[in-house]
Amino acid sequence: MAKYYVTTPIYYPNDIPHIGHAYTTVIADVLARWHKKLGDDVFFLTGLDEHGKKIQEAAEAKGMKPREFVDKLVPEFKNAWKLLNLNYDHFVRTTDKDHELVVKEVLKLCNKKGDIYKGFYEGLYCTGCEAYYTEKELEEGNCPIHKKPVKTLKEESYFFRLSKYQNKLLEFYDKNKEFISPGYRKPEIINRVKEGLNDISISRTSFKWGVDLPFDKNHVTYVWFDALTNYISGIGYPKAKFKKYWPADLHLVGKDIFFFHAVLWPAMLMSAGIKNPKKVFAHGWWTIDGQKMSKSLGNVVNIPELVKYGTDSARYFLVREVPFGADGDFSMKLLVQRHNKELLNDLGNFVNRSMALLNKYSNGKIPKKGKDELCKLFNFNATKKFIDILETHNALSEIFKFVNECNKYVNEKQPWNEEDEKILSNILYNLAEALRYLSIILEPFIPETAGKIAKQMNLKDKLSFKELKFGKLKEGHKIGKTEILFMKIEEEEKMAKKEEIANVEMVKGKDWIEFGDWEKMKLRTGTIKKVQQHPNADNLYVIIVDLGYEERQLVAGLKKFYAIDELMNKKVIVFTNLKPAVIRGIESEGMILAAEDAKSCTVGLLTVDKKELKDGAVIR
RNA sequence: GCCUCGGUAGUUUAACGGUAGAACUCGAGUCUCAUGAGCUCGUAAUUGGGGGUUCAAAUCCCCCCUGAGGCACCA
Repeated sequence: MAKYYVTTPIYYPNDIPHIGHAYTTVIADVLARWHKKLGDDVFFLTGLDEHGKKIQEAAEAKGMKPREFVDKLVPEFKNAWKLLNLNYDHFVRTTDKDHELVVKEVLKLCNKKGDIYKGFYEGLYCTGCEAYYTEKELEEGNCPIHKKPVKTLKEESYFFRLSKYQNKLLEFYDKNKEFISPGYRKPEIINRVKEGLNDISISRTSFKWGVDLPFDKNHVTYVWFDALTNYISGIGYPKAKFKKYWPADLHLVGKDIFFFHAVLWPAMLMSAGIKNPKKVFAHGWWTIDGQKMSKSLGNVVNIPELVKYGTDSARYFLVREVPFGADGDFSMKLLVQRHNKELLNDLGNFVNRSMALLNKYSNGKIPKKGKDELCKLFNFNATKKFIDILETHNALSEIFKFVNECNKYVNEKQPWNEEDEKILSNILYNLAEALRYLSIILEPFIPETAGKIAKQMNLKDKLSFKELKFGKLKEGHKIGKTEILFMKIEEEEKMAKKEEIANVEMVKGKDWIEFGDWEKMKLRTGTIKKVQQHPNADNLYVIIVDLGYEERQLVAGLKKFYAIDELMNKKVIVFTNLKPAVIRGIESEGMILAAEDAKSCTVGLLTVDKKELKDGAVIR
């Protein structure tokens, strides 16, 4: 029996679990379930990275001990993973005693090899924060929090001789072509290694919440030696379980931590004399409605939000929407679209109509075994291949091609018009088998739905891929009760309709306003004199408009629709007595009028047709 | 500045140097077993721009425009 060991990164619990965490973990779950169905001996590891200064401080701020503090955070993640129906085999915590022992062991091994030495960590330090900053993080050379100058500080620290492994790593990549994936990320990593590697600081004395260095109690292990080690401690290094599952078949990681997994981790293992994992795969990021996900924008999609329309809809969306590896954009609208079209219309409806046909024309019993006309259209090998090369989105697409074939089959065979008993029962048998197939092949992706189909068919829930053979259903087998799999989500249509109704009502005159209301608005013409990119917003311009009697500074969201050149010297209409507002840090005194068609995403500026009209002319 | 990877219908995407193919959206038709579902057909891309190599370029080379990521002690 083959084994399959897959991991996710361990997440930092200072944050609530969100779509980014969910994505990696769902994919890992899909792969784990898939390999279980193949008959592999699977181990799926996820967990939390619970050490570090930030945790220590957050705990202190709440008057708690760090351990107490992280204990409270663990359920946040475990509950989230429950909501997503994730079947991990072990949840590793870096504060686990056995993990800490393994970290020490690895450190000892590397030290014995002569790969660890004491040196000085030098950085830009803010005494107020008691923390180091990189130059990028500084604001005009000052600490971003205290706004005071930072100073260069030297701290004693232990280092790992990463530099020593440059050539060994390059050799390793060369011999293991599959290690860095997707392949297009290879040059990036290899070039970086070729440029030369610096030794990496692995300890700190500035905080205590971590694993003590076994050879110097004044230091605690800093981040990576602690975190990366989870992949072996989580399977009980160096005991039997470790021997069984190591090396890992796949480490799934976000592209942000790829370097540490593709470079530092193999070097650490080489130093410690442990085998390297087979593959590290970097996936992309999710943007939310086209924007970067960030706390400050408040657009972080948490797990309850994600599973709002059902666990399987969320899982389906995450796996299906984006070519695995690339960045993807999340929006509820897209999720709803996939839910309604693919899950409900295509899959849900097929299951429902097949059940109805079986009940109506065969009395809810499996008819006599027939000839395979439908299940042979499912290309298992193609699906398997996609999973093997981690194109999970294509694997799902392959399965849904089969769902389409199923619907086509019903349409073409028209069992409701079929008068020949033999042909009819053959059609029904084929439909029943298709349902059985679906309940098996969908399970890794949408386990809840697969289970529901199995239940309706009165079948065992967890059938392996070995059962993907036509003719396994026995004649006379009674099917179960029909159950609706997915409910229609109306949201987008409703919203569109509401808007339409609002527009119509306006035309009909239900919302007349008084002339006086109109007069309150002071609109004037003006000429755009200067356009600049807003320093803190991607889609905004800061615009200076000449109104004849004065110049105004305005912030306008025109970046997507107009280039700076296009705007220059344009005569526009300005809403001059709109209450000034600060938009992302820049004051905006008024508004430039534009017409918007939200549907086609087109925006056009209102302008006047006579060039000789002076700036500041009143609109009435 | 240097290094990677992208730019293909309205959208998301596919194509060893050999007819640019799908899905969604949109439009038309059609069935009635089914959840206003299904099925069929159709509209739509001079492949970011410009050069070059070739019998043949989305694909190879050069330049430009444009987006994303990296350039290590930053998690």
